[in-house]
Amino acid sequence: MRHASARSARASALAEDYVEIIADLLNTEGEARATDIARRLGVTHATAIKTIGRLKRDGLANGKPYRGVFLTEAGHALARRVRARHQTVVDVLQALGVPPEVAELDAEGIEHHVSGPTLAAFERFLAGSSATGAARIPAAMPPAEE
Amino acid sequence: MRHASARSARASALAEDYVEIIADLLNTEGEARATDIARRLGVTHATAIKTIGRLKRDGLANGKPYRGVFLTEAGHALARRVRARHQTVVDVLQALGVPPEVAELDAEGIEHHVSGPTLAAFERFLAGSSATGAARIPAAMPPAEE
DNA sequence: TGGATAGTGTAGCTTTGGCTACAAATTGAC
DNA sequence: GTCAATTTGTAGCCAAAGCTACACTATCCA
Ligand SMILES: [Mn+2]
Ligand SMILES: [Mn+2]
Ligand SMILES: [Mn+2]
Ligand SMILES: [Mn+2]
Repeated sequence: MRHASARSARASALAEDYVEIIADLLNTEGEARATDIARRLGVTHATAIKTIGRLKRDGLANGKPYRGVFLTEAGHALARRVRARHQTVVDVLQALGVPPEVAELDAEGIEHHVSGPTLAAFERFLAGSSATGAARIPAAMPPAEE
Repeated sequence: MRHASARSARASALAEDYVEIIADLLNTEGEARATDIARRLGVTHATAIKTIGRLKRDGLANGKPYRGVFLTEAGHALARRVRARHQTVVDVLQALGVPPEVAELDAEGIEHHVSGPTLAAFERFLAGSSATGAARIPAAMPPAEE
């Protein structure tokens, strides 16, 4: 079923974006507040809180009422994978000549449809085209600051 | 709002897939029956019929009850754009080393998040890498059999 | 000319992901 | 310590996209 996999990728896209944002807020701000998550996503806080409830239900997040959101181990693992994949997609788009701002925008949607084999191909491509100036950190490796 | 554009692309993805499939069925079978559309998508016919109703509501499709589905001018125009973009995405993925079957699967989801500038970059990239063996038909040009 | 089969449509249900409006808790400034 | 502002949570609404179950129409063949 050619479209079924795209449909299931679409279904997990929202969860992936949430854990990515939560991990980022935890790293940079020390805490992830519902309001900040909502603002980053461009939705109302009510929507964010409801979706965060689903993340908790699905074992990706936890936290007590009025005390911010945290990630479970599963949530952290997902966030790491999502973050690395996001960067790889951005890098590939830019390597193909897509302007940086556009690459960032499009990657936000494309990333959720990049399967394992495709991601591997992307990384091989980037490694191969590293004739380009700056020293390249392999996108597949866990970033040092993790 | 970085995620808002991805969200709106997601919203139109289903309509794009439907018109693409309908156009394909009209071309190859001469008619587009709800059951065939449903089978291609991997959903039940009830779901397909309901979605086709939305396409009609939105001016992309038409047709009388029990008489198959047709595309409006807007629907045909959308189908043409979607088909060309689909092929470009598949070509780029394969050029990057993604196996053909995987490229086809992933493209089905990725295509809906490829913006105009990114598509243009893809086409420039393909035109540039046409050092590769077989004569390349520019993906941006309307295909001859249209 | 019937039926059987295949296709289409409708009804009713669920989940997701949005929203507004309002209520409750926390935090920060006096 | 109190009170205003911020943040969080809840309730109730909606549309989309899926499903099953059932009813209706068309088609095809004996
Ligand atoms: Mn994303
Ligand atoms: Mn992302
Ligand atoms: Mn598609
Ligand atoms: Mn497609």
